[in-house]
Amino acid sequence: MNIADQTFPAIDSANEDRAQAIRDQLRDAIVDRRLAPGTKLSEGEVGTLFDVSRTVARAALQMLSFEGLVRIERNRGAFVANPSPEEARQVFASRRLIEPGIAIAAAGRMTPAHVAAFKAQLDEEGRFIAERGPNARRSEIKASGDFHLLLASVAGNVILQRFMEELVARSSLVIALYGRSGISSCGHSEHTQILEALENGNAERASALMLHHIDHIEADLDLRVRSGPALRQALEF
Amino acid sequence: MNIADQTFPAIDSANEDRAQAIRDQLRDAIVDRRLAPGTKLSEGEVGTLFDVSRTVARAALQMLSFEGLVRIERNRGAFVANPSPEEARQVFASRRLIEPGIAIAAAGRMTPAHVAAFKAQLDEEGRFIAERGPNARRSEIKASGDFHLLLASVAGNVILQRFMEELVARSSLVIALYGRSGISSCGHSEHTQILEALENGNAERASALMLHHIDHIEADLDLRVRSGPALRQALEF
DNA sequence: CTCGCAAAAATCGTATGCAATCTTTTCCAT
DNA sequence: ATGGAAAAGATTGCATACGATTTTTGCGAG
Repeated sequence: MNIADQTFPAIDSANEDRAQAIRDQLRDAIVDRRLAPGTKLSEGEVGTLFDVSRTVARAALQMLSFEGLVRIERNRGAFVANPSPEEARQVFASRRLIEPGIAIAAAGRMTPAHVAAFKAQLDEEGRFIAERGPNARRSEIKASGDFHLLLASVAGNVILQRFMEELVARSSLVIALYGRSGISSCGHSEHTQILEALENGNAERASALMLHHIDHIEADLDLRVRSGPALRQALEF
Repeated sequence: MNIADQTFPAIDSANEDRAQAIRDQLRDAIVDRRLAPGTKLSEGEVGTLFDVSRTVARAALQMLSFEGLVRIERNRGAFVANPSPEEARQVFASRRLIEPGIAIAAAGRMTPAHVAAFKAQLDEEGRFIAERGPNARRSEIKASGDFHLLLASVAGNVILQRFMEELVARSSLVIALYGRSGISSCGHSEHTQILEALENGNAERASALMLHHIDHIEADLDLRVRSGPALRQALEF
C-alpha cells in the first residue's frame, strides 16, 4: 500500500550471497572438466581468484563437498572429487530409482509453457551435438544434464529437485571421467522420445523410456577398475 | 563379505570436526522437538552454548540448512525449520519414491548380522512404545526413524543413504508438527513385517510393505492448512 | 646418489574485530 | 494515548590474525 513498499523488491538479488556465486562457478568448472578430478582447491587460492577472503571461499568449498563434487580432508584441504567406479554405479543406481518417478510426476503437470521450454532445450542440445568444436563434448554433457534438471523442476517437488541437481552434477563428472565418447547423440533422440511421451501425458511410457535412457547412459561408461586403489591414489595428483 | 563391510565405529570421533558434533546435537534436538520450529538459533548463542567461536557455530548451522532442518535468512539468522504441509507432502512423496527401492536393494544384501541389528532395533522400538513416559513419543519417533536409516545403510548405496538421512530427519520434524499421536504402534508392527520379508529375501513383498507403511505414516498426519500463510507468519515467533 | 630428518613455508582450523544490517527502544509530535 | 522517526543495541557478513598441522625444502650422513 505504501509508496515505501516499492523500494523493497529486488535489492538483494545484486547483493546475493557471494559464497553461493563462487560455488556455482566452481561447480560449472568441475562439471565441465575445466578442473580435473583430484585438483587441489586451496582456500587461499580460491579466495584470491574470486577476490574474497578465505572465509567465503571456505564456505563455497564446504557447499560443494555436501554435493559430493569436492572432497574435503581435514587439515589437508579440498580436492575436486574423483569418483570411483563403485561411486559412479551408485550415482546411476540412484537415478534409476528416482528419475522414472520424476518422469511420472512431470507427465501429470506438463503445461504448454513447459513443452516450449523442453523444445528449446532440445534444440540447443541438438545444436551442440552437430557442432564439432573442441569443447562440444562438454557443452553436450551439460545440455544433456539440463534436460533432466528441467524435468525435475516440472515435477514440482523441490526436495527431489535438489537431489536431482546433485545427481546430475555427479553424473556429469562421472561421464567426463568414464565416458566412451560416442553414443551421446543416441541420448538426444531418447530425450526427444521422452518429451513426446510427456506431451501425450503417457506417464508410463515416459517413465519406461527414462529408465532405459539411464541404462544407456550407464552402459556407455567404462567402469572397470583400472588398477588397485593404492596406485590410483598415487596417480591421482 | 569383507571384514571391511562391518560398520565403521567412529574412528576419529575424538578428533572429529567440532562443527559436525554440534550439528549432530542440534539435529537431535530439532528432531526430538526440544527445539520448537521457528526458534531462532543465533550464532552467538550456539557458540557460547557449545563453547566455540561463532565461526564454528555458523558452520554447524550452515550444514543443518543444507539438510533442510534449519532455514537461514540473510542478515537475519538461522531458525528451526517450520515445514509447510506442502513441504511435508513432498517429503513423503520423496520417500514413497525412494524407500521401496531401498527395501529391494536391502533384501538382496541381508546378512545374519544385519538381521540381528534389525531385531535389536525393533526391540528398542517396542520398549519405547510400551513405555509411557513424558518423552516416550519423542523416543518413539526417533527409534522409528532409525529403523529406516538402518535399512538404508544395509542397501549399500551411500548416496541414497544420505538422501534418506535427510528425509528421515525432515519426516521426524513433520511428524512432530502434524502427527495425530495414536497410530504409531501400528508402525511398529509394520516394521516387524518388513523385516520378516527381508529375512525371507522376499524383495517384492518388502517393497510393497514399505510403500504401504509410508502411506500409513502420512495418513496419520493432519496436513490441512490451518490458516493463511500471513497469519502463520505472524504467529510463527 | 639416495635416504632421513629437521627447519621453513604453506595451508588449515578457529577466534576475534569491524562494518553493515536488522531489531528494539526511546522519544517527540500529533 | 498513538504513530512513527531516530538512536541504541544486538546480530550477522566478512576479513584478518594466530596457533596447529601438513607439506616442502635443504642438508648432511651413509
